[in-house]
Amino acid sequence: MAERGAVVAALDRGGRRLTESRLAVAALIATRQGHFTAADLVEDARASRLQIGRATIFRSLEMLLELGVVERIDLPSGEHAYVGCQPSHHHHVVCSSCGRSADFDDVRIAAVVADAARRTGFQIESHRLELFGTCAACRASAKSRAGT
Amino acid sequence: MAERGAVVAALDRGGRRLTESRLAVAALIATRQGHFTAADLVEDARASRLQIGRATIFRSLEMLLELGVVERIDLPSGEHAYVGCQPSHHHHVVCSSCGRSADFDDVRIAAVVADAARRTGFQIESHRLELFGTCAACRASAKSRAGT
DNA sequence: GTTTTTGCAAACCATTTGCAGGGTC
DNA sequence: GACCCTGCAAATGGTTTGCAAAAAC
Repeated sequence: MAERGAVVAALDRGGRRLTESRLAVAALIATRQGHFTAADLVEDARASRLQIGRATIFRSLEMLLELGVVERIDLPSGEHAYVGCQPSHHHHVVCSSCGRSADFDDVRIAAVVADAARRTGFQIESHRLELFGTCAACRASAKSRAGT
Repeated sequence: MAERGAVVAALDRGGRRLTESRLAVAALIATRQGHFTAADLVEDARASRLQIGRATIFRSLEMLLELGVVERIDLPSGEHAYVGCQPSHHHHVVCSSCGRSADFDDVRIAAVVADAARRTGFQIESHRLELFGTCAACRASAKSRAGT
């Protein structure tokens, strides 16, 4: 997740006001390891005894989304989750076990997209590729739990 | 979208009962051109004066999903939509204008996924690739509207 | 001081569930 | 006839909105 400085800069760039709530939300996100839902943040805020309303969380989240410091992913279950990430085009691989996610990109994707466009006659404007699986850490802990 | 026969066969294969409601939902889906939401079907049913409850629509949709005759896609807006499709692994390209979708697949995707797995250390179990753009028909009508 | 943002609560929308009656095998 | 499926309505969970007070510029 982008650190405080990046968020401040992004807010400024976007002409948005730098408020305590927004920084607090960004901070909450920064402490998160894997993906999280809006509800997670609401609970985090409550746990930290921060006086931040649900609405503000949703609004901040939407703003951070526009600024590109978080991205929304749609879990196979249909749930909406968010992950902190770099504000450049890329894709996510998310761990179904712990929710952690990693970014990646691959030049071949452009060719695949171009080819699909040619074959279907669509003019493609955007795409989304999400991989789901298990991260190395979760595999290791699963193995150690199974062994012995 | 799979036609009546396919749905009947799929129901039978799954050991599910062939009911009027399910066929009605399948029929509603068959008349749909692009992607649709559960709410769309509910409204369609109401418009057709079909005596089908919301719950049944949701339940049928879930069942058709399991049977593989429809698939859920997550629009960039975060909405959940469905599209009728073939019950084999593939990806969708969906038109942002009319919602119509086409299926495609590309052998290179497997390599991309394998590579991402290697680079991130994840063991990938599933993936989802969605392309968004404008279909040929919508581009043509947009052009003709603009021209003259 | 003006404009944006916030917190709250209520409104909204999508989806699920409990249950008694009805349909399918 | 047994069991599955349906409709209804109510419950649920997630997200948005209206508004007056508070904060940022």
